[in-house]
Amino acid sequence: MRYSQSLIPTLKENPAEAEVASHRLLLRAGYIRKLTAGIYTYLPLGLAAVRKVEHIVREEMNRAGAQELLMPMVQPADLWHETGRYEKYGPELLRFVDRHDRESCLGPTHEEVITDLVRREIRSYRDLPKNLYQIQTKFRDEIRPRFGLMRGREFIMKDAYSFDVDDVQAGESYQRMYDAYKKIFTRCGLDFRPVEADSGTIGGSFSHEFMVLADTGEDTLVICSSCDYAANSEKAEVKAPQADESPLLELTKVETPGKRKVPVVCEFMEIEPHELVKTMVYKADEEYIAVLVRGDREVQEVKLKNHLGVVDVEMATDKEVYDATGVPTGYLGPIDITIKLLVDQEVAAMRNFVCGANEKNFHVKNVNMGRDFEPAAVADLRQITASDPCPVCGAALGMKEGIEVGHVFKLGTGYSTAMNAVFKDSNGQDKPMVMGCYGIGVSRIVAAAIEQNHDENGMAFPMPLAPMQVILLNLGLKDEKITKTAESLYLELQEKGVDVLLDDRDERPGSKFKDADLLGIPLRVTVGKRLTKDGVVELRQRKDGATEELAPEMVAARIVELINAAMID
RNA sequence: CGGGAUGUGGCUCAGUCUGGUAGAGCACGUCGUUCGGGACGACGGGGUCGGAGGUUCAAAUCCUCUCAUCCCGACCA
Repeated sequence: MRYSQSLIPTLKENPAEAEVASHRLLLRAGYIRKLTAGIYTYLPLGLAAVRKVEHIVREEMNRAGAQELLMPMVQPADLWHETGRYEKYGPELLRFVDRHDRESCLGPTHEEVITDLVRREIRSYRDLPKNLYQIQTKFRDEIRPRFGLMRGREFIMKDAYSFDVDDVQAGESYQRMYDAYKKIFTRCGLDFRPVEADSGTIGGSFSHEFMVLADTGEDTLVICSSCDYAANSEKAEVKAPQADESPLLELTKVETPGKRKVPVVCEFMEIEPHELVKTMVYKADEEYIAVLVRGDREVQEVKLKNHLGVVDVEMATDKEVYDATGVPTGYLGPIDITIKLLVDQEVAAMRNFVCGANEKNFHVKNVNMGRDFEPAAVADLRQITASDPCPVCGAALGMKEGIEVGHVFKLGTGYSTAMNAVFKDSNGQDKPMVMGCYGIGVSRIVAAAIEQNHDENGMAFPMPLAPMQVILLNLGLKDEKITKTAESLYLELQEKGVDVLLDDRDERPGSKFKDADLLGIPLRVTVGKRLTKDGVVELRQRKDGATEELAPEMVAARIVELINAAMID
């Protein structure tokens, strides 16, 4: 590719709209341009980087026995009604009607379409298993798109779906995808972790996320310092504590005028937040639920949602709390509460704690579960903290930020049952197919790779994802020898299958160096004065600045050597 | 959706508080010098000040509405 003929509109200054590194640099380096919120055009280099990711994903998916196909982006609402997701999916699903008044939507994911296809085409256990995937543009009308390619509304995703005869076979499919994903992210040159995850709206019973470690990540991971336990913090189980065996003390009501917040109540009553229990009210679909957690803990809404098996939970407003319980916020407690009560397992192990009295301006102390109130259920409902022990081995946990680039789910038979995707088993019986689904955020990987690989001068792509492997600078356009050498090197590298960008622009050397750094191309070859003076060209690595001077005829072989060493198989 | 902020040549911003008829740097065009880490000089082109309405002799500036974008929280590849 010739720079002079390409469209690589680099920016000298940081665009005002971008905060995080990948977003800022993708714009500055002329990889992407925004069309509207969360929707981007991929310019030649941006697209080239996406293609590199796609290439690796394709190879490993094919190697794992999956077949590529391509499904439509526009989908009929009818299909979504079959699984009930037309109602459940919420406003993220962009819906519209066509000229015939047919309800349609833009595909945010393709379980319905693939299941429809498979139920029509697959009859027998002899046709299974199948694993089908596509790489395609998805549309999700995100509430808040942000950070450029990290969370767009329109994005490129690889989604795969497996169909098996039973749980055992489905487990094998899942494991094959899990292994393929590890391979894919390793080959991309990313520092990542597979973690246990919540299965979210897609549904299903078991799942792992693949997280690229980066400070700008939107997820928090807990990682055990000793064993190999790692989980998304919203999913991470909290180990149940030892039950307190202290003798039960007498229940006592205390007047606490105007004391509503945990720290205020604690100060007033001269106790620590861990001796207090707070009562949080949530709106779970249409029902109000009270949840008890220790004063210094947070309710983990995902856990609550899963425990209740509801679509949505959100914290009730002060007014809703009052309307539902007749008690103003700040004085709520479990005793004689009028709505459904759930108790975090940690609270269940406490004795003689303080909580609201369900009466304005009063709290009670020495409250004990079993004696003073009975909950509907006890469960693990709180957010894990860094000071919690590993739920598996008990060792200390560490917390890290991560970007989710892949997600694998065991779906079970939910979709196949809802959509009647059945096959005949060896006894001639109809059975629902056992499904799995597996996503990779292709465009997000590009952003994640930049988050992990950049410095103050620009990006520094890992070789496998770099849109171009070499940038070749001609610093003497008017010098015959320099230009001839640069041009013949350009041809030679192309013949050897190297992706090379020839900077043949009529620009000053300084601009070319600055742009080369910004673009993040791993290898840079400079043909300039050193050639006329000493007969050498310079080869420099973007990441560490390692520089070598070589005779022009040695360069191509050296580059091939460096590329081969940097590619991961 | 709640909270915060911003919209002024292609880009980054000043000007807004205190109304007086739009400015800098970069980019762009021409010419000259320069040419291995974002050169310099001269000349030049380019802006309905996000949009609509209002107040005023006069609005980028004040008021109302509206649109868009970005950042912080609940969703997800």
